[in-house]
Amino acid sequence: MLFYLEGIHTVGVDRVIADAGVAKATFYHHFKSKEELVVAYLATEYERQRELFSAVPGDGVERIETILAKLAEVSVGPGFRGCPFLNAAAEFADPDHPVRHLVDDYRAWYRDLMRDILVAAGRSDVDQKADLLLLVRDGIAVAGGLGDKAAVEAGVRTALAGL
Amino acid sequence: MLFYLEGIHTVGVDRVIADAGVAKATFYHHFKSKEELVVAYLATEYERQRELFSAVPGDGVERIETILAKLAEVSVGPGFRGCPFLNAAAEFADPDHPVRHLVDDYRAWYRDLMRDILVAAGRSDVDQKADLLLLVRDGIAVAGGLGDKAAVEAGVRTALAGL
DNA sequence: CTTACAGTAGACAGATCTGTCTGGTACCGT
DNA sequence: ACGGTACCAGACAGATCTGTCTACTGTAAG
Repeated sequence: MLFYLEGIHTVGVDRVIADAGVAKATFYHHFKSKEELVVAYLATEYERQRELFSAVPGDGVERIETILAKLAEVSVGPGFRGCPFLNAAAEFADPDHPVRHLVDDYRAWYRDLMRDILVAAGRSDVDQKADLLLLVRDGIAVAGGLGDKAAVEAGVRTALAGL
Repeated sequence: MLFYLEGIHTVGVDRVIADAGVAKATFYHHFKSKEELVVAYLATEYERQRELFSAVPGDGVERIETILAKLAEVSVGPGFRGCPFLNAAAEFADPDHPVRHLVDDYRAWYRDLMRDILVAAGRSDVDQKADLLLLVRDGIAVAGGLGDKAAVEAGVRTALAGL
């Protein structure tokens, strides 16, 4: 998606419709504004990640390890340009903007997923550990997006050690 | 600065000069383009932070603790909207853009500062620990910018535990 | 067959953005 | 007194952006 690769404000509607091979009127028939498309883009990404994560096998800490490994792999891979949600948040300053609400939802979902896994595994201090896993996730996404492989690996090590 | 509070692409030159109480011609007399102002803004922020950090007292790990505490305090404080460098990187997709080079420089400087402190304190695994401290810094900035106080505190705890 | 709908290309309006230019004013060193 | 420099307000050019509109085409259901 162009928004992810180049940034939301830098990509205009004309670019979007040209890329999609669609007429302008058709676009505005499906979305009442560019903002609605942006929200749909993030909502889709949210859903995609939910499915991706639910497909990760394993139990307890082992499952978290697998998730972290996958996260790190993607983050240092080609085409990665940071977390779409964090990038979007940087472009939308108003915390009450729909885009920001989606970002908040996404991060809360990730944190709660981590917490649920820890609870099911009978771990202690699940809240603090979930907060840590969220923060490390953010850090890995940032470092990966900036091409900092060493920091990504440090993040994985730290997260695992923190459990 | 407007760029920090509202985002770089969303703030036009007209807003900047109105805010600065300056005529347009005067602005373009000092900066040959908006991009040059953006670079100057980040360069100034870089310098400001260098001075801020050099003023932090203490030695060794104690100094890092103080830095982290300050970082966490600022990150959950009012007016904080994330790290200006990470926000800028999210808005400039091209890794070879001058803005991105400044972001890389800033993060490398922070990492090396952490490493130098660890070396002076005679610690082991200084590289890995410096990478960790950088990643946690990124995470704290992101979490703070999104109003996630719990994650900020988890970051501080983790960084200290990792030393 | 006809009606309704979804699609096409692209012109257009109106706003906004970057950057230039005009014309005039104030200060400052020589 | 004078030339240079920096400043001002604001018009302007040209590009680009979002969103609307016109006019036409294909298709599927009743």
